[in-house]
Amino acid sequence: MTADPEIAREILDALWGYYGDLNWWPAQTPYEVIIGAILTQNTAWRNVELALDRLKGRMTPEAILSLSIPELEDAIRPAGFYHQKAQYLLTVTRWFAAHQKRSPEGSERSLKKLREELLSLRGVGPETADTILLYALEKPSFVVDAYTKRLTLRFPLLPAASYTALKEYFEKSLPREVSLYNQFHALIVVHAKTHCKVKPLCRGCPLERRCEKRLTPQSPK
DNA sequence: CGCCAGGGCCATA
DNA sequence: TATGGCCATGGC
Repeated sequence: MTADPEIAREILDALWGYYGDLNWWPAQTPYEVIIGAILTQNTAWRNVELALDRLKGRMTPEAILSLSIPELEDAIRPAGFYHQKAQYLLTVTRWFAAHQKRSPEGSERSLKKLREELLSLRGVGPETADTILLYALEKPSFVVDAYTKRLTLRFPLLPAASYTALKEYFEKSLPREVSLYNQFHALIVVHAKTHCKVKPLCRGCPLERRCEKRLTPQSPK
């Protein structure tokens, strides 16, 4: 299926014009991005914030690796799934520490190679990998999440909501730029939280022109 | 109260 | 390859 690339640009332009610049991920350092990316798996960001607060002052690989399992689990408890996530965090943290040591200035491993490495880690699936690549490592890897799927499901002209189909569609339709991917994903998150909710609030929606306003059931993961 | 959130893993067919 | 059960807390 070859969806019209123009639709992606229209959506981006409309959201950009409406919400303005949102170049962002709620974190101070690349490692904090990684922690957030794990903790937010199928979890409301509100709960992630509670966990991040409890980790304040300890958000470095060394500090996290020095904690006992019970200590780590207790700290991240508000984010849910804390047994798994504690293990996932340790796994990714070890990878990140090794990655930093290996490439002090980013001695260019290819994006593809990096993504494969991340996906091989237990606890890192497509969305977490792309989030880490884009927001922590600043590589041009488009992030697809539940918000992206929900929004695009309301546009019948776009690819069916499989992760790779959507990722490839957006990457083929837009210039391969970190700041643009960053911006677009941020806009989608904000838009999905304000207008394009499970029960959509279409009044004043900047995407009215193209949207079919289909009442989509909560996207099947 | 019940529902569900910025996923991923694993077992099964 | 594609479904379905499972993991857990806190806001609404």
